[in-house]
Amino acid sequence: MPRPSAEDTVPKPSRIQQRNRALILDAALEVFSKHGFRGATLDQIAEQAGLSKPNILYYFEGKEDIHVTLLNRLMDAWLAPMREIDPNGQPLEEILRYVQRKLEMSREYPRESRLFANEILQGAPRIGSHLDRTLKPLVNDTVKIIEDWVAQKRIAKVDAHHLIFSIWATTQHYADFDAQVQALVSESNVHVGAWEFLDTLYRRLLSV
Amino acid sequence: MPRPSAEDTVPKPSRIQQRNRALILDAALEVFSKHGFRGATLDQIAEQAGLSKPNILYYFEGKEDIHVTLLNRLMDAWLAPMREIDPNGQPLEEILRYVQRKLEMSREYPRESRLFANEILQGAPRIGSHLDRTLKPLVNDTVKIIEDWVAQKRIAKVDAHHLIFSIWATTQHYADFDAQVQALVSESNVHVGAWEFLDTLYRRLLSV
DNA sequence: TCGTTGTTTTACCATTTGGTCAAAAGTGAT
DNA sequence: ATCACTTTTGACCAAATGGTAAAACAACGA
Repeated sequence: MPRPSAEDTVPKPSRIQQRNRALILDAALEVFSKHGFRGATLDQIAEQAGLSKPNILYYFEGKEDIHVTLLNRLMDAWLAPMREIDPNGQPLEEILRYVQRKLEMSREYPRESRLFANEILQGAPRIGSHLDRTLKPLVNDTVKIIEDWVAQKRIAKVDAHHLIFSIWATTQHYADFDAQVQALVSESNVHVGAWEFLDTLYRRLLSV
Repeated sequence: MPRPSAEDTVPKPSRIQQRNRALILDAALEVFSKHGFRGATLDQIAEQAGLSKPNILYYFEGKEDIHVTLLNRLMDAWLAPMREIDPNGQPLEEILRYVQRKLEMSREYPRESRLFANEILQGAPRIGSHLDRTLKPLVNDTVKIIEDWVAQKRIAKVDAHHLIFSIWATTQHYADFDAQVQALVSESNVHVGAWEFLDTLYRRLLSV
């Protein structure tokens, strides 16, 4: 009788478990991103998921558990575009592709963007460790790559940290402040104009 | 017996009224900006203001009333820098001064910035009318000014709406996402570096 | 000093909300 | 069909929270 792993073997999640946890997390993403952590209620999540509240609490230890699980699961996907920056690529192209990917994520995953925005706005109380352990090293690596490009004069001189901040700010703005953007712009597809602008912006900033 | 105004004369607020309403609004700014509308409680606001909860409700009709009053009072101050853009000034200087003023406000009034950010993130449910009635006309005017400058070839060709969005995004980012910025940058004064970066960014974007 | 008005507090209330518990209803292998 | 196990539910709870009522208190002019 071989034991698959150590003492506390976590039983593999059943099909039902997988399905319902996914249902709950998707519902929670919807609700948390719309109302923030405090503004969201378990009842809303339960209704959105099509499950009863006690059933939700059968799969998660509590509201906070759901929120933290969500943030953890999304963090990697959220940072993927930055990981794809190739130190050996053409600097300007690499950065512009990063901008483009971030803008696409803003359009395709606005819920995720708002979820993170909400969390950071409140001072990152439930994700602070990730900022240090996951985000900081990745950003430091990227900063080094950019600084090398600057040192090699392959892009114009800029502060790498603030460059990254500006890319985050300008791209996520279209998801996080959508209500404002929609109120001010009548075009049907704002993102097309946004991409043209951002392409120009970073080309002019970085071209040598 | 002259009546100072029409039927329902609103009595002038007493000194106590003025003081306490100011106390409450300042406390509410602190609490709302930190926890968002749903996350803030009347008890927190009362404690911060040094008043009892029923006393708070003597001066305001309810939680929502406080929030709306805050947003209304702050809106004008928040938009002031954009109003100061001078159509007859030097285009690049005018825009850079606007960027600088917005960045300063991000540093000096981060609570106000986060209050608005929270509200917009939630879909602007309590401020939507202001977006239409106050912000939209002002932005339209500014867009016209910028488009004129572009037409006169006094600045490089850019989409005015997206230029404005990018200025908002990049400057407010330092207030709204402060938790993230602080986690990633060790410099004592981030805003100095931010200003150098933004000055460069918009100079390179707009210089003819 | 009295009465009037404006201000503050004490004691409550109703609802919402995160969470619990035990029983009931599946589910699947033998 | 049975048994062990997982999943779901209805009923409930305690705390938090927005808000109220009425009495107590303060301010101030006549």
